[in-house]
Amino acid sequence: MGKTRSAPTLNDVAKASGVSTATVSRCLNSPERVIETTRKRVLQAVKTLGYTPNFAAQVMAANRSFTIGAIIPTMDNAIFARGLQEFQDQLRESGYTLLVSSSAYDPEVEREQIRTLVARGADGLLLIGHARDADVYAYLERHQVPSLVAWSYDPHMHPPSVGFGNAAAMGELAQSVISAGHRHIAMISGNTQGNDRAQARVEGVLRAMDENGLDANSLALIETTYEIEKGAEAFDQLMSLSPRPTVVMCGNDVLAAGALRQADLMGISVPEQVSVTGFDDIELAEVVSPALTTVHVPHREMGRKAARELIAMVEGKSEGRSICIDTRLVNRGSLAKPPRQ
Amino acid sequence: MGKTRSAPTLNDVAKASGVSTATVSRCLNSPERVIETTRKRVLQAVKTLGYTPNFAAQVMAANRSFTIGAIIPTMDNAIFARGLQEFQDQLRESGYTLLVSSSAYDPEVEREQIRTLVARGADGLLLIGHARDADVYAYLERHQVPSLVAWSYDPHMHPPSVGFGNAAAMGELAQSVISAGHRHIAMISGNTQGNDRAQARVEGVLRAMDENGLDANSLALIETTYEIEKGAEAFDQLMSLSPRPTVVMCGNDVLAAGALRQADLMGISVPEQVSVTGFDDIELAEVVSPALTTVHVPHREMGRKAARELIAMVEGKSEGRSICIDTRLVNRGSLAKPPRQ
DNA sequence: ATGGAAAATGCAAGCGCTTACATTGATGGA
DNA sequence: TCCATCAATGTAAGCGCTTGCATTTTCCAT
Repeated sequence: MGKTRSAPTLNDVAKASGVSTATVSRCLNSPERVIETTRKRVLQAVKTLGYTPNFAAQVMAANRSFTIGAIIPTMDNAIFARGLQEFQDQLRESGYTLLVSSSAYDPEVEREQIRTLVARGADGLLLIGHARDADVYAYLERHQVPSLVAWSYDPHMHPPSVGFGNAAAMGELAQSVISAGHRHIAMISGNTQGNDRAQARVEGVLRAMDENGLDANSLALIETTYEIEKGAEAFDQLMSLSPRPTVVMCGNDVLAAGALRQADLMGISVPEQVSVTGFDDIELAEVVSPALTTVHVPHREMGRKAARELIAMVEGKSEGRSICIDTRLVNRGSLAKPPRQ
Repeated sequence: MGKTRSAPTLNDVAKASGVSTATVSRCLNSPERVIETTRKRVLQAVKTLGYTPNFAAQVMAANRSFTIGAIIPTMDNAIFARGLQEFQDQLRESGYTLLVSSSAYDPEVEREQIRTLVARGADGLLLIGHARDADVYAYLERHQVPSLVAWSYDPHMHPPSVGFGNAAAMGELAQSVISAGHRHIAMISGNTQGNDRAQARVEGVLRAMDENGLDANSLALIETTYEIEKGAEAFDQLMSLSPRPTVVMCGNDVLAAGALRQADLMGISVPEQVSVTGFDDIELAEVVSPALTTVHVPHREMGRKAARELIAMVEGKSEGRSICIDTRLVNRGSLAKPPRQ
């Protein structure tokens, strides 16, 4: 009897240990409510049967999943990897599981994935950046799923965000570039469409130029996707401009790595002839040569704080505070004075 | 009435459109079984109510989740990113969702995550490499969850695998190294404990040495974790050996990048004084200088084929075939003849 | 018109769990 | 000795969906 080949259920455990399903459930979820002798017997049965609770059933019954969803634009490069890893570790410590999907920078895919994660009973959601349609937020509202934005910081926006001021950070770097004497500035940006981080970084550069009396319209700007290859292509184009830029500021380290590769290929020496800067300070930045002058983003710290805040929100202990993470410039040598005329 | 603030259910939709829940369910899952007029009405209600099916309930009722789980050792670097991205894309095309977790190379964590994914009703599982305790496989067996191994290939093992021959690929590279004239060979390997890929790569080098009449015991071998920093440290140690190795073969591109960085730091020129090789051919390999001579692994192809095979298994269309993916050497310049004495 | 097959829809039984409430049995103070 | 109290456990009602089977409707050949 009971020789079916399928996974054991709560009921099986209950029978095997001669108690009710309620008691088994309590053994697993609030052991202190069950007397020791019973508990031992039950846990023994759990072990011998190799019982694992059916998650879907738990979610349905308890209306709680201890699952947090995260939707990142891409897993294809390391930009989000480190922060997300820390986010996950922190969640695990608090008994939550992380579900990740990547949207390939496509708002439609992202919308779909948000629905999926909500349908899966995610207790909370981590999103990247604020830029998305209002109906997405309305949907989250209706389903009462707390959400948090990361990699971006804007205390006036909803949802709350744990991140850094992209514009300010890039502005600081731009200031440093200008102070070094550069006047012909180029920028390779990630696509700004639907990407507030990319937008803000461009803005940071423009503002710094403005503040230093440079014509912001003179910025040679190329937008492209965050791929090494694309960075290389863009750099190639920029080099045929006249006057040729003396510095190429990149929207992130990936693009910068592409730019460096292309420079090498073209026999342009960095930083002697052209300076190049990055953003993010992922591992790549240290490994290319010359190593990148870039903006260091404390990804782990961000991941950790985001996790804590989101858990607090999920558990009703916080209404959602925004947290600003400090970035800092890292000088590694890919930025120098422009060459003499 | 019905003014509760929570998400709409099938029942709500049924009432709103004046049909039974069965009909609504059918509208969503097998529309052809419902007459057009009804269907339109129902779908309209779905839209206005903003209904999303409750996933947990679906899984419970249908005992099917259209979810595939993948557990990778790490998200922290790009080794698995590309293949996994393709895996996911392929799954999506077939209507499946991917759930990813990373185990941090810890078998206990991995075991836990396998349980989690199974409990979540994953229809199938993608694992990396074959090396894990038998009870894990027994558990999967009992729960009848089809699983597939990737990044590794061994047609004689269960579960079936879609990957490449790590030993053979590394052996080929080693052959190339030896043919170039190197006699003092060093290797920086990933930790081989519980990592059959790392083991196989070491084995590939040893075998090639043996086949070429070199003493396999003379291989200077350091094991460490797959981090740039660790690669640098290991390289540093190897350089103080005597006789100094003329080539450092690395277990993957990440380690090789670290080695190159350290070489640069120590003023050792690559490949003039010491050659360095990688494995994987991730983007990093093209960006460092000199660009890495490495083994190209067609990650996307592997991801795609793995997805197809696993889906076939899940849908009962395949018993599980193993598929071998071809790798190839990529010569980029970090490997040259050893320097003259 | 009319019977009957086929198409469309409804009914209701679960899926495996949690939990409010009910029941049982000790325990101890009056 | 008796009953209020409390700890331990059991009972059973859902959670929101799918689906086998029953019922109703449609439609056509007669």
